[in-house]
Amino acid sequence: MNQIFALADCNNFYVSCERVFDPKLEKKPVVVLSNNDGIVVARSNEVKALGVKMGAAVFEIENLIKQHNIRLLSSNYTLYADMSNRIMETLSMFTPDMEIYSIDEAFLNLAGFKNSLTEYGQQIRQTVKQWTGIPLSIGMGKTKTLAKIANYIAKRSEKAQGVLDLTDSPYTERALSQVPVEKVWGVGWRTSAKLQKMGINTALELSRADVEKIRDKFGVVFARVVCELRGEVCYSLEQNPPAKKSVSVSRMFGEAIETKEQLMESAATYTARAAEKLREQHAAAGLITVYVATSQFIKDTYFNSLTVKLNVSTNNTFELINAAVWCIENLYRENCQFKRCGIILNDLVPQENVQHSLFDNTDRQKSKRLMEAIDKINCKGDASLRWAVEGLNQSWQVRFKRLSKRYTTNWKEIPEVA
DNA sequence: TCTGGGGTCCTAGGACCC
DNA sequence: TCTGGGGTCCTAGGACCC
Repeated sequence: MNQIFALADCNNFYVSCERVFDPKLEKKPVVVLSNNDGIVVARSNEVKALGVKMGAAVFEIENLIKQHNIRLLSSNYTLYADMSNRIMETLSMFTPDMEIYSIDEAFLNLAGFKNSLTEYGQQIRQTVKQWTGIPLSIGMGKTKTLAKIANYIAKRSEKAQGVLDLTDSPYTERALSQVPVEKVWGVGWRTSAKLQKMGINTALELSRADVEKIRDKFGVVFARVVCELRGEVCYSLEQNPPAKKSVSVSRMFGEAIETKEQLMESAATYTARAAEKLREQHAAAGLITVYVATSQFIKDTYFNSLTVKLNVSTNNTFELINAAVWCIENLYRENCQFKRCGIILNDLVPQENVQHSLFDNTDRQKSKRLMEAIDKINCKGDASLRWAVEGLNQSWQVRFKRLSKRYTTNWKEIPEVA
């Protein structure tokens, strides 16, 4: 049976979330910044029109910021995650077949609503706008890749009014010819440079390329992109997302640090957070990797990592921190300006499938209850129970100078009506 | 001076075995 | 010690996504 894929994608998601709670930002140039307020991770249309690129460093656009009074905001992930949940809940009322693809995107299967796809799309769009305040665009196509293309045009075309149905083939070719090849889902900057050298500049030209040649040159994954552009389904809807294969936590520090103690504190803090994530997913890890690095922009760069294989897969914070501490002991270097530290947990297995070792003398039931108790206390608000090695003042913490409030998830920060 | 964070999949090459 | 092919497993690195 033919599927009809619709991609619902929020417009300028982070900026739109901020605007819902601060309407003064409406129609003004607004950007949301990364951790440490370093680079641009979301832009309003006004800012895109000024030519500011995704990922631009703040210091590079100082002039534009002053000239056009661009509003800068630190990223407020708590707010965005909560808004995302509300949007996904709303979308799920329109079809039983839905895949949440990212924080601001979902694929919907709309087969069976064939008579009035565009109308139905408008209805979805208006409902989400009304219930959550977030504008979104919807593109429909025979494959996910074509739905992405449709969405790309829906966002930019006045005529489309935010919804474009490309399931009808005569329009598909015209649409493909309007989309630059680097905007196709699965084409990154490296591939697009190679394609352009081969004279392939638009999605339409890519769809007409020789699949065999493409497979030889770029691999199997990319060959699928070409097939999908032609309407051949290679990626189906994944309603039950597969279990995660890795969990990671990493941050750049607000200021570079030099002492082993500070590096320990950060590694322990990130490990504690990673262990929490594991427990949220009811998983346990068999491998932990710790890496440390200086800034990439200094003369004497240093990057190193260590991986520890755990005797018994675990999601116990204490055991994981022990391993992380050992790694830092062996990674630390004196007189080194550390700017980043990260933890990656691999070889994840479901918590209940953990293979016990003969030589394991830990009371696993007891440690499980302890972790549950800690999570229960910590989920009530700011992390209140911490391991001593995480440190108390955490001078290396990330900077957030322009943070908006947690309007929807913290009673103290709920908006007030004057 | 100042440049994010969290994921996935594939491939090439080395180690090791028969 | 070298000769040789075939297979598996693991890892590092590349490319992509949001």
